[in-house]
Amino acid sequence: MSDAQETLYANIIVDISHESVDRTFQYSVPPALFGRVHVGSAVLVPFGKGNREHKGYVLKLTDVPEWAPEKIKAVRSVIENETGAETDAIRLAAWMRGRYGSTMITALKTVLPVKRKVADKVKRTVVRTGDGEEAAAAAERYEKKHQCAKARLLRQLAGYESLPYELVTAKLHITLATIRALEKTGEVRLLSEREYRDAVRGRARHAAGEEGRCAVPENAPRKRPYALSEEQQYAAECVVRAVREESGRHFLLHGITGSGKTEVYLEIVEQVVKEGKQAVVLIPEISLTYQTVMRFYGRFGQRVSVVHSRLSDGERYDAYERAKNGLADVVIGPRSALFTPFPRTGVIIIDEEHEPSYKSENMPRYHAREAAFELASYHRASVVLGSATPSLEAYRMVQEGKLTLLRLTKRLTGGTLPNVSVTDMREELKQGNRSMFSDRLAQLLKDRLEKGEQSMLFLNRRGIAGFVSCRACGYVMRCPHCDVSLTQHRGGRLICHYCGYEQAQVSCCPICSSKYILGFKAGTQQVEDAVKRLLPQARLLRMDADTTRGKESYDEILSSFMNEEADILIGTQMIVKGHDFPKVTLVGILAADLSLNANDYRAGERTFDLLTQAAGRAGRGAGAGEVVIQTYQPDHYSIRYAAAQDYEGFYREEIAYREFLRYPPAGHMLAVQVYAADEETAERLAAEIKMRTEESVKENTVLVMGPAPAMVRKVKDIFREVLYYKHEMLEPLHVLREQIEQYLEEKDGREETVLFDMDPMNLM
DNA sequence: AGCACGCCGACT
DNA sequence: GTCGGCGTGCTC
Repeated sequence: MSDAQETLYANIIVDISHESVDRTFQYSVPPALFGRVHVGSAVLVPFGKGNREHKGYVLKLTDVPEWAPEKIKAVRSVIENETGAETDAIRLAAWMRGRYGSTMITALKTVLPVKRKVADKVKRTVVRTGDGEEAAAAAERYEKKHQCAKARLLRQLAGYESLPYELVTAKLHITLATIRALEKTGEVRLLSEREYRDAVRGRARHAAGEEGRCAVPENAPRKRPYALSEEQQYAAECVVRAVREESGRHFLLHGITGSGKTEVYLEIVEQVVKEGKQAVVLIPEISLTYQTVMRFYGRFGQRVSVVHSRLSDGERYDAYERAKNGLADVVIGPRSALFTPFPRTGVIIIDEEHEPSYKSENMPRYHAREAAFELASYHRASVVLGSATPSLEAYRMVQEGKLTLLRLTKRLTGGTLPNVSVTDMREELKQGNRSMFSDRLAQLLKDRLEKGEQSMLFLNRRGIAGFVSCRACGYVMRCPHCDVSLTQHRGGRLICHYCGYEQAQVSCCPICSSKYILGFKAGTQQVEDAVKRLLPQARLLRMDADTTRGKESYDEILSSFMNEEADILIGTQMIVKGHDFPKVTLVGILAADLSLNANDYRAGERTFDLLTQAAGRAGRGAGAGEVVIQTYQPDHYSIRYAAAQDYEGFYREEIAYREFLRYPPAGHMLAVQVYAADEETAERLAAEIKMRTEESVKENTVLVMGPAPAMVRKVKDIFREVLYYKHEMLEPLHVLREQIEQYLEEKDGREETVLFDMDPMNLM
């Protein structure tokens, strides 16, 4: 225990919804409350001149007074067992702070959206009681008495029946007190009415192209379009039962592409809502298309709230308020939709849970999946993860018994799974085929064109950052310590951006001695040119970051392909996700192994996902599909298992690799990223951090890697240095992070920035 | 958001 | 002189 004199202070945010008090105030914690006040606790504090009692939340505990100690007031009491939306948010923020490392205030800001000024929750208007003449007369009376504020307001109201509150306070400089005074004399009234913007209806109208006509009926139909299959029905029932019993059981819905996962979600949500609870549905940003939204909107009408990143602050706030006040029971949106303040969340559904976009790029770098489990525990809610290619994290939880596995094994349309073949491009080279297409793929493309069927060519361009590979045998230069590929730099040095290992560029392949060992380059433009040479009469569409400037051109290209205005669609990752093209019977995957060489421990997993999703595009309609995977590494397990459409086989190999090298989810990894304006400063601080943590690292047998420069060493003139800590458990890493945080606070040089990333999705 | 303080014209 | 309304700034 500490000395008697030592005082404990709490930095508290006072729960008043106004910008100017959107910061922390410091209070002292009376000894009687020691041990009961924690970060995240709700407390009662005296605030302002009259020491009025306000609710506040503890953001930080410290023994350093940041204010004249005699002016610091004491915390009155702790509010225990609080419930409600705010408390959930504070709890979640406190959890995030601890888990991912950030300040409490940034965590709070992610969890509690826009408490901004004019983005009002209520639309308030000042209304005159009498007619215009009466108002003018009253204005004159006040002018004589030199009560200019009242006169000013009434003068305006002579011309208008009502004025928006914001206009009155901001432009006319009238305070609330003045309006209240005029309310007493009965000359004006202050009306407040709730006015909710509706993102979907707004968009629907926009899409319809004419105002007034709305694509969404007032009372949307609530009928299921068709009966669920046995598998679907069973999956939905399991979840609904868990939600009803508040068992807190969680699920993984593993369904092959086209097996109708969305129908299962809709069914679950409908049942959960029927029982008076609410549902959160998370989807990756890219699949938040108009169609997805309309499916939910068609089923739940006004009761569904849609959020997306293009929402204005006002719309976002309205969605938040609608949920809080029980006007909506379903929310659908990207990871931030998780923070919708439902009173009784029953289920949280995460579609395509393996998508890396569920990990936040900003501080705190939380993962929506992990945050969902945390949030669900506050409500005894269930989490449902859905994917055709589950993340290693999810599948491992199944193995550990933390998730119940539900399978969807049949395609809804009755279409059979495509026939997948792998062609070895090394062989093609040996046979003298130096073109981009294997003989088989060229043959099939020609065949489809003749039959009038559509094809897709998918160029895997993930992770093409300067790795070095042998064109003859497929060997890729790797770091001997980290098992990630080396990156070629100017001057021919090969560098590992993970541990800093360096070696000279080789002139011939260390395995087969071929001279053809060099950096790899490819683009969709080259593919398009090659197809033109091969099939001059084919109508082509190309889709990549270059050809799709706006959102419209993206939709344009897709719908034009859908309408069979082209025979072959060429594109990168973006053509793989979600869209159904029933007429496509051939999918060609070029350079399937490219993404294997990304400098990343998740490269194998991403490659498997991409290939599986791409293969899933073939044969969605009645016709049987054909998939050709072209690769230099046909023996790599990611490619073998993707071709065999064997997720479990892939999982077994991949988890063994992660176990061996202690990568997540087999263990935990903390990335410490140091940013500074010059390289030397960044390097020095990174080295200092490593030194400061040495003792604790030894004590807990934590593995340290680095520091090394980030893969992209400099961004916008800011140099990046990175350090990794690995351990089986979270705790030692938390301890380390706290040590680093403390050191940074003491040092308080503000030239550098240090960010933390717990279990990063990729290496920096 | 609420409250006090300082300012300024009006009125016993 | 003081009273009362008004605008501004602060709240640990």
